[in-house]
Amino acid sequence: MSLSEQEVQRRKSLEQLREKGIEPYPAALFPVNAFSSELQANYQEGKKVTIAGRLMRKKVQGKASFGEIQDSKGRIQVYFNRDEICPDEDKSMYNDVFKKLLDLGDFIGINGEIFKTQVGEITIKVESFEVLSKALKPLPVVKQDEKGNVFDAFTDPEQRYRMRYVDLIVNQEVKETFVKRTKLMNAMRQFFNEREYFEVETPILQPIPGGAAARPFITHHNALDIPLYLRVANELYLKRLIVGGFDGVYEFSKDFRNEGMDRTHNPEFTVMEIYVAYKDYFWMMDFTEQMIEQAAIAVNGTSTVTNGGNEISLKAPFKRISMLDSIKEHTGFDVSEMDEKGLKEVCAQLDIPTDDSMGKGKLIDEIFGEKCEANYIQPTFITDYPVEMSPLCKKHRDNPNLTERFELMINGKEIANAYSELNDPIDQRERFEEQLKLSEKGDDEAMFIDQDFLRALEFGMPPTSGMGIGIDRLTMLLTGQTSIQEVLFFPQMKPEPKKVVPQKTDFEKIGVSELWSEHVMAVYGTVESLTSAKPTQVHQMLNGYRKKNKLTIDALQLADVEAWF
RNA sequence: GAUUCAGUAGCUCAGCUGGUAGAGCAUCUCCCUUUUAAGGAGAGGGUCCAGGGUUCGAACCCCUGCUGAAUCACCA
Repeated sequence: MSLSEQEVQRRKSLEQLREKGIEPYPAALFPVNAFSSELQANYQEGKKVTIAGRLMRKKVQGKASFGEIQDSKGRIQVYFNRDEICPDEDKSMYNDVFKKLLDLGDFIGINGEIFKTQVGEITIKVESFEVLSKALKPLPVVKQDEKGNVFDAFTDPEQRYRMRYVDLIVNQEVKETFVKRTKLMNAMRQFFNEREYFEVETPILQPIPGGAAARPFITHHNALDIPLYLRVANELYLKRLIVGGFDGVYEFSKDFRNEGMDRTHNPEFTVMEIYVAYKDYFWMMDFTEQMIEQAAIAVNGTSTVTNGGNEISLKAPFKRISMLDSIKEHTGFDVSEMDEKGLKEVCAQLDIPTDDSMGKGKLIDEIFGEKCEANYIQPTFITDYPVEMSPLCKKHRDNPNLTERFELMINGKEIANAYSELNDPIDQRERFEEQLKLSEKGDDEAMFIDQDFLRALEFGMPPTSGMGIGIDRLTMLLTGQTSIQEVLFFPQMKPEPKKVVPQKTDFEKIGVSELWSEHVMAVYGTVESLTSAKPTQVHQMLNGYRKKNKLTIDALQLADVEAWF
């Protein structure tokens, strides 16, 4: 492992702290009693405070210095005065520990007193400080001027996602996004709990990956010697609970799909699903729009959001239109009475590619996806999907070719999906069998049959409406982000390639002594670059290095060096 | 999976027709007791993503690979 200049420097500082009897990683608690932004908001001159955080700015001006402490709430300036910190003869706490051995990023604890500087900035006058944890790697230094212009921002997405901890330290607005994500989930929980719906947990490892049409991740359980799948949805388990007698159940569910990754897809993602007995999808639309409006206000203080240049109003009620009407509106075609052949002709006219595995439902869905979906910027419920697309959804009360389903489109994207749930066990069995035929036809996303779920339905499930909502996408909407990676702490990435770093021992293998190997590596890097040079040159080079760095090992003889070649 | 773009110091980035690397911040040394994106003076710091090729000579041109981003395909 080779360290950068700054890392070497910090390790030296670490050692020097220990030599001074200062433990850089102390065990004892530090009695914090104040936070940066709260002190700013509530100025009390002369107040004694104890705070802790990272040192993020250090500006030494001789016998007095300014710094900035970043804690969980924000930042506050701190003032170090040599004679305040070191009232006695011994000035080393200021001259050495603060000025030389503390680096940006180190955690320190401070006892001090609040005052305002001549410029009027609220500042803590340090009376004493202690090292709480030493940082061995330098953070990117991001600066900001009065107008909020940011300089040298840490922006490389790869580094930001791989080292989210650094991103969070250095880019304040990143933290804000995640705070909003949690506020959103809390607001939803509150909305459900007020109505006495019950938060539950259901299996993530499932023997049959049901409830959605998607490619699952597969794993194996050794003790049972069976395959298990990471859930693609939790729908069938929540409905079993409705069978079991709960009136309303919900779960924030991490689901997993073994499919492509892009700006809006991560292999693991979060969905909230809720099922409420004795309701239908009309009720669910009212429920959903109220929930979204309230959540938006809880997160942003307003029901208006701006995303991708669009201003969107999340104030209930939302517009409603049936899928077939939407197609008619955006393409001019009335596909309501068409068969598979007619639909394929429409697709051909609209320039939508089709293939043999597509049934009626899929064709209609393609037309909608291609020609209609993107038009719905303001929240809109698209209702009454074709029965083939919705094997878990109750048939429409007025038209058996359709289902009582809605999707909520916002900003041209699907945000939520809901049904009057299918509770007729015989119909459900037939729908599963239809899916099986589709999968035999080549649709590799058709659903598996879950016999136990059918058995549950045969015991009777009350009329129920269920709704699922993508938490990642809703967070994106409410925070103005356009990439899912910005709303996931740790988005999936390819593993970092292991760097093949040359080792000291590589040099020792060709005969370099243990005393010399690290220095030879420092000069030449790799064995190859060493052996491609001339022995006489190498001999001079290394002895020159010895002299320059005042190494206390014996100089090399030319014969020693020649032996390496 | 396809295409395009990118990878240079701890961070953000320059680097001309190919002549073996530069700035700002950060770091180190010295000076400075209320500063504020950056006080003054000096110094150090790089396998230019990796591996091949072309060339007298490659950060730069060509090929392959790795990683990321964007667009597309896929994603009920």
